[in-house]
Amino acid sequence: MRMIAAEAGISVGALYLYYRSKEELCSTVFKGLFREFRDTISERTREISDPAEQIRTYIRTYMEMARVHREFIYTFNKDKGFAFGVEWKQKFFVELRRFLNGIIRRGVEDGMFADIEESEATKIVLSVLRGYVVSIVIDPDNLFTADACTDILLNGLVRRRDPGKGVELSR
Amino acid sequence: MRMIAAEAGISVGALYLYYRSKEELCSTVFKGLFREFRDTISERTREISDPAEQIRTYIRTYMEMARVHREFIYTFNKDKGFAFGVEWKQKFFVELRRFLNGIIRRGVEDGMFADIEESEATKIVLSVLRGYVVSIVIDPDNLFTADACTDILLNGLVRRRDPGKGVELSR
DNA sequence: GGTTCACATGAACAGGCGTTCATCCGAAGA
DNA sequence: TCTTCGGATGAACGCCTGTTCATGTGAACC
Repeated sequence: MRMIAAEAGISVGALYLYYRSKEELCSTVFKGLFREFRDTISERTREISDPAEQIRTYIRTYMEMARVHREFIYTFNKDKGFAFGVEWKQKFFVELRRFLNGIIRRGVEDGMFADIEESEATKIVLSVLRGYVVSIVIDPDNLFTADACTDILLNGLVRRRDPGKGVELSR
Repeated sequence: MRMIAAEAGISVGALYLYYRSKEELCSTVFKGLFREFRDTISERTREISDPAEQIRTYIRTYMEMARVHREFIYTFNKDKGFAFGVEWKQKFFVELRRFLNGIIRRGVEDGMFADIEESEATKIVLSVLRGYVVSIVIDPDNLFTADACTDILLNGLVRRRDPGKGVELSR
């Protein structure tokens, strides 16, 4: 709180005029970023019909956001760790999951995606992204690209023998 | 340190007879678990020749270990967060990455895996697992299975039209 | 029994944290 | 000019850390 006050150019006391507690301050910032992310992702995917490309956009946007706000992520997880605002984080993840799940369901219904367990697939894609966020903090020299990530999640490691492949590789 | 001492049935002072600092204590436990993991994984994959099955075993073992030691993971990340023992964590991850990279390289050389960027693929698989570890802490009700994870990473989300598919789905 | 010594104890210490509140300040109104 | 008062200040408070060290303890040897 002292650092935040200094950075903002006000006193610690003034900080408590605007936010009841550190928890409230953090959750406010977090919710703001979440809304920004959700709006961006839904806007960018709106005009895409191909579920595969929607997933690519989802992954790109998520990773981009994480990179842009890496200082925030770092600060948040530095002293308190993961278990800080689990309540709002979970609400956040539920919404993220629902959105991604919708994309995947459409892909399966279209017959474009294999007959996989939707909810499992959703969790797995989100897990890669969650791992990416951690990597930003503890291993920033070994990040992967959004396109490589999308290609593997869509096409798998195992060679495809289909004539037309599953989906084009990253442009 | 007080809690650990109490749990161990000794005094805080005695703890400092065995470990110079909290950091040393943690790194000792961490290194022990790492060795256990490394030995288990290398033993289990030794008699497997199929790279795809090696990856399945790698993922299974990783997730199993994480689940077994979830209390340790939780405690470690509760107050200090990720950024605690980054030095030894990174050494650990380098070794993990090297091992997995070897498996994937063999798969690519065999022609079983597609012509992907090995190192990217390695980081992505590890990222899913890293995400899994985080999920254990903050979202334990929404974990995915090792087999679903392996199937998606090997075969991808997009439907395969090969006659014999890429690889059998989870047994 | 007396001495030695390695090990064990936990109160005390220093530093950091989130939070509070007596105090101050300066513009607006009388 | 004096009074009023809402916003701003930062020293102080209580709590929790990791770490230390004067003190205690008991087995082993003379």
